[in-house]
Amino acid sequence: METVVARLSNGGGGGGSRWCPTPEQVMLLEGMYRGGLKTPTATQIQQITARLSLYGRIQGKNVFYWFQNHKARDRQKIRKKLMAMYQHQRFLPSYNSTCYPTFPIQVVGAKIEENSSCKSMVNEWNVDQSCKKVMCECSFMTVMMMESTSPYSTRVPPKTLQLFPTTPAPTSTSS
Amino acid sequence: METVVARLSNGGGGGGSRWCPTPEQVMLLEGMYRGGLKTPTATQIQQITARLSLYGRIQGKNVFYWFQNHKARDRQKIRKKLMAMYQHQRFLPSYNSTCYPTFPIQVVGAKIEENSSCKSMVNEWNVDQSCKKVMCECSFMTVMMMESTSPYSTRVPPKTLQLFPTTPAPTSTSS
DNA sequence: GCAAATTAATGATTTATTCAAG
DNA sequence: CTTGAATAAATCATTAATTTGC
Repeated sequence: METVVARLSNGGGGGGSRWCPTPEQVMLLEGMYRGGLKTPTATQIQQITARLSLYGRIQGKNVFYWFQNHKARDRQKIRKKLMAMYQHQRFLPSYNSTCYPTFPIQVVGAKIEENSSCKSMVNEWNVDQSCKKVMCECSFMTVMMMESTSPYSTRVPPKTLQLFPTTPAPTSTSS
Repeated sequence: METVVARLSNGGGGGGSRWCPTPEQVMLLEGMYRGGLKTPTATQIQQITARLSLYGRIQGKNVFYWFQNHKARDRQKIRKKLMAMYQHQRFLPSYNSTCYPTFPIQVVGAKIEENSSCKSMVNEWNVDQSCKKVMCECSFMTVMMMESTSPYSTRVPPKTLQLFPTTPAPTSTSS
């Protein structure tokens, strides 16, 4: 496949929009992380950058960000598992609360139950048959939530662009 | 080439597993894309869906995915072409396990002062699309100051560069 | 011509990275 | 430093093209 080839897009110097680590870079970074290095100092970042630049274009900020996020997401995974256990405990007979603690939506990977709060949002998209298992996934959920609520967005430019610049009007248009 | 029957598989409500756009829908979507609409908002997706539903069964998520994929594959084509021109050097050396430590080394002492004059150093980064204004954070400065030279492998000294020397980091000399 | 087999396109998901606010 | 939101990259999965042998 083109997997390996695509990863070399940044290394080719074409001016890719963001750093795309090569497998070797990822291996080395993960090795260091597992070795105990969680928050490298500036000196360490410089040395790591110099070493990894042999395998592709890389900058110090990439190394810095990588460790920041890797550490953050490591904690996130633990949190998710704890949350999943807590969700599971809700259905135990000894725990009879019906209110959700702090999590407004379903966990990643959780199936949509018939009584789930996701159901209403899923219906906004007229999802009937293709709702297989993970409709409440993060990326998709963002769109669904924007759909059902007021679509204020911090990133989307507020320019009023025309939806249909060209209207071919195929055949049967009674509008 | 008679595929009319096949295209009607989802429009007729047969319950196809995935959306199969009609030629009219594709025409309209491509027209919008060429017109400059690359990342529609939720509201736009809703309107587009309503408009395109005249030509066949369609859902908001289909429109959302279409733009995501179309944009991504546009970039992919460009990347491949640029890469084809540039892919000539630098094969990846084999992985060597001596590159990273096997026990945690947390070098302390590479602290940095909250000096000012951030703006001049911001330019030392290849600030293109990211790192807009929060660059003047203390932690960032440590990385920024070390990124002054070219990050590409042409400058990297080929000598044996140990990532984590046993000697303490000499960055504390600034005090 | 035609279907099984294979390949190419592309819709749909998942994962990784960036951005920004707290 | 933490976290949520948004996006892009990578991947999976299914459909359409096409090849191939009959």
